[in-house]
Amino acid sequence: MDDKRQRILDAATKVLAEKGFEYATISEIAREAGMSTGLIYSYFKNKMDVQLSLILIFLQTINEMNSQRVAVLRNPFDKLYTFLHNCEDLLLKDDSSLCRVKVLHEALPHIIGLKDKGLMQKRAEILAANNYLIATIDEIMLKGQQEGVFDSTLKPTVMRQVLSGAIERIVYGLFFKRFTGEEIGYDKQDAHDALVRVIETFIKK
Amino acid sequence: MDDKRQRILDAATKVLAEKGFEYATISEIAREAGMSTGLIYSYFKNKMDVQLSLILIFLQTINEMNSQRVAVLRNPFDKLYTFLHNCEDLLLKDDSSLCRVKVLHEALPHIIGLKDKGLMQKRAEILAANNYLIATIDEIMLKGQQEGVFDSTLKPTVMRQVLSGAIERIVYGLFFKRFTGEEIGYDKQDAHDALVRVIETFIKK
Amino acid sequence: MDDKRQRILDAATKVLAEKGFEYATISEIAREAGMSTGLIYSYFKNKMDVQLSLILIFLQTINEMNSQRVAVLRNPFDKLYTFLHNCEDLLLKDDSSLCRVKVLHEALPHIIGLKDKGLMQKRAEILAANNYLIATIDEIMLKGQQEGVFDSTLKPTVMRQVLSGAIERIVYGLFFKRFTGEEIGYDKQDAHDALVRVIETFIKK
Amino acid sequence: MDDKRQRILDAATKVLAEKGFEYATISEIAREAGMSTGLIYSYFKNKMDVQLSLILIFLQTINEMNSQRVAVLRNPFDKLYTFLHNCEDLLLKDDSSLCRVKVLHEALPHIIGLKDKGLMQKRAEILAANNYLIATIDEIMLKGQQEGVFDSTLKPTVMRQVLSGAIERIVYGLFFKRFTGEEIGYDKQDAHDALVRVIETFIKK
DNA sequence: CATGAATGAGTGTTCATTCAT
DNA sequence: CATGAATGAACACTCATTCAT
Repeated sequence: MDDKRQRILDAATKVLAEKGFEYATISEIAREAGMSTGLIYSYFKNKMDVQLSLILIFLQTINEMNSQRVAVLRNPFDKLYTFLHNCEDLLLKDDSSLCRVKVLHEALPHIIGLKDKGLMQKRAEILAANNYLIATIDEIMLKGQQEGVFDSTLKPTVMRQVLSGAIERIVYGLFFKRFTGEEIGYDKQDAHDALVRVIETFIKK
Repeated sequence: MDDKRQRILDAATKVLAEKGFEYATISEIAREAGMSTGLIYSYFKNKMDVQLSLILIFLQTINEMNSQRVAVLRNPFDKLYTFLHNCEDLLLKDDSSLCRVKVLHEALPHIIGLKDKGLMQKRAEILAANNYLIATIDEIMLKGQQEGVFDSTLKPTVMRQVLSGAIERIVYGLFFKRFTGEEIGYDKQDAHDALVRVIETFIKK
Repeated sequence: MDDKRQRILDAATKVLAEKGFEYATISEIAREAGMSTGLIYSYFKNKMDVQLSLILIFLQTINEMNSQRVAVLRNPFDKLYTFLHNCEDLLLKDDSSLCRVKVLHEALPHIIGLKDKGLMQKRAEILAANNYLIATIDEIMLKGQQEGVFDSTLKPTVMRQVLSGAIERIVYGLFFKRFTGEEIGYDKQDAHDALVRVIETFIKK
Repeated sequence: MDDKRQRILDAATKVLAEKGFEYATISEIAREAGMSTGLIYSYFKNKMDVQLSLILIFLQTINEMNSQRVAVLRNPFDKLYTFLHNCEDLLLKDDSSLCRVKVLHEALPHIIGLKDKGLMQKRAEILAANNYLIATIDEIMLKGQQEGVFDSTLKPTVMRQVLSGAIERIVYGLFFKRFTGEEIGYDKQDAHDALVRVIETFIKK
């Protein structure tokens, strides 16, 4: 059943986010998913495969949303604003989404250096999806500059880093608040306002 | 010799940044430092202690620079600008500094949940140093708002997240470029320009 | 299966007696028990836990036998004689029993100074069982003195040391003979006769 | 200097008795002896050699005392009584003596199985000394029986085990009291009385 | 399909022993 | 002679992975 596969991914998302890849054990993921450790190996090649699958689905979802909602737009500012909207939709939707951001951030550097022969295909898909996501933003920025809507004094790549770094850090703060209960001094609305402000930075005055 | 301790920290910085805590082995750190595994245990309690020491020194260095150069200034904008300058000084100085940012980012979440009795003292110092760093930025932001220099429509905490997230992501890109050789589309100068622009966003118009 | 647990305990008894705690390795115990090292950790917390469990069962068995056979008797001499009989039953029954005496003797001093948090419960049970065993003999001696059956010129505690020291040394000799094949000059019957004689020493003339 | 050698042996006696061979480290012995770890290796081949030397001297001292005081006597009862007196002299003299009994007891079984080529000579000397000590008692017993002074219904070897087991256990109790401070219910005088009583057991009535 | 008992490779850590100073 | 910094072999323990049931 594909339901089992999803249960594993959901359980893994939670456990990996809370413990990190190193300290997350297969048996804990299995317990969280309500099944035996052995069954996980019917659906995934190994522990890393679980993590990769998780991330790939996540990136594919983002890219799909962007294809449907962003790619159809013409105005660069609308595109960027809709892109941000998509991110908020996905990242702040629920606890599981918050977790995915944390897992993604921890995992990406390791994925690049991945050696496991059997996972090279999935690795390639993830890097492709990640590059696609990056390219999506970079293109918005570049188009905006070419059309004179965005400021041309900054490079699109660096603008993308500023935006994605800000998003990630802000979302991580919300994750932290959610799972430790500690106060961080801002909520989702504050987060939204700040990210809109970041976008406005790029607009040509 | 304190030279040995430093050699271990340097080697660990490199190996931890490349492999991550899990996949970095003590014997590899020892090899990189040009000594036997046993000797590392003459200078540090255990593997985690090496990482903690590394991070603590890093945070203390930042805080010290800020104390000397930022705390003495009056103008909030000068303070923020100098803070950014300090970060660039420290983070972009050399390869080792780039690595430290990566190590710090990976480690911080785990440090909070650290249980090892013998490391609680160091854990406390790190969290204190991290809070001090956060407080430093937050205070600059708050003062700036109170003095009418910075825009008051955003919360200081969220402004800090935007700035630190942008810095980290941009620095990580440079780390990535340095160690994989892949092109990322921007250099240190571009990074500086972008961060200045982010700061300008906070200024009241 | 509880059979596995028992197999580990049996293997450990043999290996610990032959090599001593320090030189007995988990992998050798595992090999002797016909299983992998990892499986031992499914049944016991760690190496020390194996030793403690072994000893605890041993002491509990002795105490149980004494509760059933000794505690029900009235005559102090009968009690003491039955106590000796129980010891012989247990200690000379088989090779494994001979080994347990050796393990117990080596381990007891270290158990007192044990620090491991996870084993404090078992440590307490062992010390309690050991104290119970000691108290059993001391009480027999004291009652015997109070009833005028035993000589009152010796302290019960010191009588107990004489008896238990003699038993242990005699049993150790049999252990030695069994495992080295060297002649020691006496057999189980001689041992019995000598211990009966020791007991008779305590009788009031 | 031979003074250094003695200081090492004294320090080792204390540390080995307190911690046991496994948990006693060379560096702790060195610290206790007030010298560097390296120096110990100028006087002894290795850690085991320290222990063996300690024990050998101890056994030689006992044997020497017995040669001087016991061998010259004619009456078996006098011999046995003097033997006991020698033991008390040696074993209860000071803290260090109490420690030696504990070290000896822990070490003897391991010495038999010793493999270290470089220590075979010393191992042989210890076993010889130990056999000599055993033979001393056995001879007293045998002579006593032959002369009709001691009871002939018990074997000399088993009588020796009773006596030595009783001595050892009683001395260990005193060691325990001395180093843990816990009450054991008897003192040196009680110990003496009990051992005399054990000897009387062997007398023909 | 599902289980979880069993495996064993891999790593952190200790400490006896050596040797440059 | 004396030091103690440095070495590295050895072992407890964990946990991803397998497979008999």
